[in-house]
Amino acid sequence: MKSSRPVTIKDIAKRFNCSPSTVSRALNDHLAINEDTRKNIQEYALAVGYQKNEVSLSLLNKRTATLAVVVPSIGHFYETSVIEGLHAVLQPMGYTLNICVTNENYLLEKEYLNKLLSNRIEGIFLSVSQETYDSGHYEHLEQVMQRQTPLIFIDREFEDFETSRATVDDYHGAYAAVEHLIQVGYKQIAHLKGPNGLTVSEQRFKGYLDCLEKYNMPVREELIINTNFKVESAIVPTKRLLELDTPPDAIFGANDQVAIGAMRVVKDKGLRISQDIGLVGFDNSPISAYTYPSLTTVGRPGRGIGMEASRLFLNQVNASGDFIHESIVLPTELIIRESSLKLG
Amino acid sequence: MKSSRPVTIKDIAKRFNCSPSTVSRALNDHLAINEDTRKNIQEYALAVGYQKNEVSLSLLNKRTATLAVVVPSIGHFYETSVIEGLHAVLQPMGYTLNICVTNENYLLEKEYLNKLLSNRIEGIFLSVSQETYDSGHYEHLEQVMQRQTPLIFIDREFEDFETSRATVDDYHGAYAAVEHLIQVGYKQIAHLKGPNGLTVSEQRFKGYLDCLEKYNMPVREELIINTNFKVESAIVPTKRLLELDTPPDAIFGANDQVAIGAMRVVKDKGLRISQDIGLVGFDNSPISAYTYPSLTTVGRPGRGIGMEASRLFLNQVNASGDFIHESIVLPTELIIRESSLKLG
DNA sequence: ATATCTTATGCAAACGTTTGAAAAAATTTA
DNA sequence: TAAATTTTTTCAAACGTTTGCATAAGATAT
Repeated sequence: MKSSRPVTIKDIAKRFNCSPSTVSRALNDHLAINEDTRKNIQEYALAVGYQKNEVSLSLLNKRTATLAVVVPSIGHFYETSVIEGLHAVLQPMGYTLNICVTNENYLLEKEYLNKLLSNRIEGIFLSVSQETYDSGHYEHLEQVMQRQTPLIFIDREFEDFETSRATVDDYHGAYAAVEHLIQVGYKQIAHLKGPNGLTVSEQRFKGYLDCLEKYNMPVREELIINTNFKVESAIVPTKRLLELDTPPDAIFGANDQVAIGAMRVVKDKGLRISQDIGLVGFDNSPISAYTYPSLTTVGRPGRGIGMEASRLFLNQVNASGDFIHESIVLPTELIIRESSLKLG
Repeated sequence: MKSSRPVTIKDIAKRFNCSPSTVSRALNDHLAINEDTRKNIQEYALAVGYQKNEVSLSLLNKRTATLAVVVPSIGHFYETSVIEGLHAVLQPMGYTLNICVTNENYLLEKEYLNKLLSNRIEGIFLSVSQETYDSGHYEHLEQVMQRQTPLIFIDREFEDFETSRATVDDYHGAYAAVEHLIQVGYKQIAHLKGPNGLTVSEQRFKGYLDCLEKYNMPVREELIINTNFKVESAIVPTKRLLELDTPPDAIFGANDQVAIGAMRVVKDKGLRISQDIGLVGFDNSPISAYTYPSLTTVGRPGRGIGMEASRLFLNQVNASGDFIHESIVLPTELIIRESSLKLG
């Protein structure tokens, strides 16, 4: 397909026997341009479908007005909410959001950051991929810092990396969830943990541990099993839990997905959710309100994180020299539903 | 924050008292450059963190190597799969994918397309937003065509718009779902329809209608209710269905979300899924396999659509003049699970 | 020493747009 | 009619990079 070159300002200039500057000014309603000239040029431009070449402008102005959101996946409610929050603040300000999905892959994350810098993106919102955690590498992040491009962590962070971040108080969310289970009367609380190493997994795990300790309840190693946050990954672990000599009477899932997976296994086993086994998830995903029974869960404000992250970015951009990185931690909210009401 | 200008080829040239051309060639391993010069320049470039300015290259080469995926939302399994499919094919070819979320908003869609064209994007994969359907506007699409930028419909299309598309055979998917319910023995099949006007909604609806007709079953208007594809939107409609004098004995949901919403209402009513009410969804979302009972559903190959769409794009780009638009329709797959087994 | 051939580097133009300053054209004033 | 003023247009440089062509320097052969 012979892709006909888009019409440029030069083309229009030639058509009107005038200089490109005149056309440029005419199109931008510059006051030094003759009214007739302006009108003619604007009409012609419209007719031939002229469209400003933003690439050349980016080069000229050294501004791309583009930001990047780099996340491991986009399939889930939380990530989607965060992006929505970013969008809500930044789109009206003229920024374009470039969404990149790393698929939990370190090399892809690295490659993306590189490309983004090459494309002179003006800021990066990053949720670190699983593999990046595992590998422990962060030169690609250093590079972003070195280039003075604002880097803001959302959700998944490198704890000891010096930059701004907007995260959720996973620790207290988990603590509240477990405390709730304890207060309702559950005694043997299992935890379907998220992938090792991820800050979110570990924080929730810590909340679980600390709460048990606080209430003088023993921590039983065999009640703690890893998942990868996906439904399927909860199936075998839950089965194993239920086959223990002293099985748990409650399960705290690292997110709603695994909680829902666990729910299924519990029911298959002929046990009743809440009466026999209490269940709590994490995320307050839309579906959690409509499972049967509905799922007690910990809500986290994805949209709020997105908006706070935007604010952090804007702060950094507008700062005058004396900028210091900021950490925002938003609270979670325990949402009590049917799955944890022992006397339902 | 005083964002220190990124180092350019000119800076390096100054440092070495040579011309920018030499630096450029050195960095690109041009054979006409002295080995020592090359090495020195490359080392220095690495040390100071030089990074090619892709913006200037885009301008020079009139190639951005960037494509856009414009979708109404990214929260759901299907859209995510499509993007993954696109990514799988196009990323290795050096293309960058720019994901834009229109939020079902016509103006945003229009604004995005405009901006994308201005940014000299090289192709657009579009799933039309709800509002765009409602408004019936498509000048923004004409504009894309006029600019000879490949436009490929994925999922949600304008049926009479002349361009390539990769879609799923929703019609036969729905037909198969309803046929299955009939064959199992359900007699009064309700349909929780998707939003009016959307091709996917209407095609699934048509499959439902045609199948009923084929099997000489009456179409009862009151058994057909609209939803917006979200879980919540199924609640009231399902309640209404169950309160009818002659309630349905099966429900075909326009997607898994509404089917799961319906499942909840049915259980609340004290009815048993499958024995009392058969249930089928659409999408084969990950959770559908783990509801209780598991959900019979129609799988659609999101990843496949993404890959086919990529192929269509590449065809168009590589075509030599005589290119004609292509329509790909991929088949769906009925996945029978517990929710529709009357004798479970 | 001169011509010939390599080898290495520089020049200049190009991509599309904007913008300060200069120049030209049109208008007003004296 | 010339000078002064205002209005309108053009020039040239800039953004960062690449590349064909010209040129310079060095080496080899005559």
